[in-house]
Amino acid sequence: MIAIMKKSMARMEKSEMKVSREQMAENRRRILEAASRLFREKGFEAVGVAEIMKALGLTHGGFYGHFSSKDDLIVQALAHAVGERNGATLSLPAYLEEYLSPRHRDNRAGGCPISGLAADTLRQAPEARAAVTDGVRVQLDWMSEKFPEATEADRRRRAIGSWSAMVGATILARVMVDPVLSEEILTETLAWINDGPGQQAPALSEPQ
Amino acid sequence: MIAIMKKSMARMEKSEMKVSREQMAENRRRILEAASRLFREKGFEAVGVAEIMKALGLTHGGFYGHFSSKDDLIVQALAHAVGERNGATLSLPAYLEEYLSPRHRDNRAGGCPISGLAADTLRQAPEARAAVTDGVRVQLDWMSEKFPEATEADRRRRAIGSWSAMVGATILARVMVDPVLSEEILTETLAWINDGPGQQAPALSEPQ
DNA sequence: TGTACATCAGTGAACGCGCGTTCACTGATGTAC
DNA sequence: TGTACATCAGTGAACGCGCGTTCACTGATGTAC
Repeated sequence: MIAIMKKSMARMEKSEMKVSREQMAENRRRILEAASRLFREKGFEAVGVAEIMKALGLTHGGFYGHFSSKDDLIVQALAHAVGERNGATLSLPAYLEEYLSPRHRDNRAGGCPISGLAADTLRQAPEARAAVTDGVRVQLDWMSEKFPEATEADRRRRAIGSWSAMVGATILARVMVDPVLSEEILTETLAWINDGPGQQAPALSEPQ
Repeated sequence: MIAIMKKSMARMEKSEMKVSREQMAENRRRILEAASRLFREKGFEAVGVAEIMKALGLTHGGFYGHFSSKDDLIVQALAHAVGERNGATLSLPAYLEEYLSPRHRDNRAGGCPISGLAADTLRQAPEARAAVTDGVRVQLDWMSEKFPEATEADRRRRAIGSWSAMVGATILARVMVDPVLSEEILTETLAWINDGPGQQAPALSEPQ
């Protein structure tokens, strides 16, 4: 017990040349965590390996003991972030409201990795895109279960439409320089998802 | 007339040290055009000044006669691309169908600059974000006019919800490694925008 | 209209910087006795 | 349990490369006479 406590204190010390194996495993987890947050905040390109390691109080050289390259880290960090599914414990209405809130819009580092990193992932390796694909699949399955429509097809359609709107609204609300327009996008998208285009809404005539 | 033709032929020749003023103005336009396409295709960071100039058959040094920096170009190219509004001549249903088609998904270089560059613009200068903000404003005003709802508020709500969904669906469909899921996102988002959550759909209970 | 000259758009070598990656080294860990 | 030694996680200097930017130079443009 005392031995374990000593080990976990080790990384607090100034000169840290070697750490225990469990400490190394935790360091790997902390790299993933820091990378995941920094990537969401600044994008893959704008975050350097040295910056990530510095966030843990380590130096860049040790990075390659954990990952074979920065691209490797990107894939692992994406899978890690996407796998967390942090909002899945909320009810669907509460989740929608939280997702389309100014709080989530302003919390890029801690927010949904899909809306935060999907566009960046476009230009990454297929493994990275696969991690996002899996995340989207899980998300759509979860939302499809929760919507109240009678048929599976209707629930899934609403889940896909709503999820697309949530991702799009979050990205747009984050880019807008006009805070009024930014909030309007969040509020009206939420209302649209909840109520639909309106009961009295005439359906659009089909194209052609 | 002949003189003008000679001038416009000048850039075909091997050694091109100086060109006419009108040729220079056209070169500037061509830089904006090439940059706009390349940025949409690869993102701001992945496209170099030299690559853009090479696309016109010019060398990188001349770039700074047209723009003060790459960041300056990014702002100008965004404003240029966003200002084009290429689909505004279509009817709304035709526009929605085109936007949410595999063709548009696969045509990043020539596609909508907002879905293609909004996420990238997040980390750019406020002037760049302002260009996207203007584009979104114009887009929402246009769509709000075209939807058939009775009240302005209902039309605008549907425009914002639909536009968010279009942007999100395009980004998601482009990232997916699974082509079936990718097309499903496009198709179901289009159906949801056109028909709404379904006439028989129960509204979600309000959060809390 | 023709000629001489100043202007200046574009060229391409060079610079500086940041970043991903490598590697010889360090010293705590953890094992063999 | 205590000691000697091999292992190996992390250090930090160094390397290479790409990219944004600069600048002395070139030679066609376009103007003055």
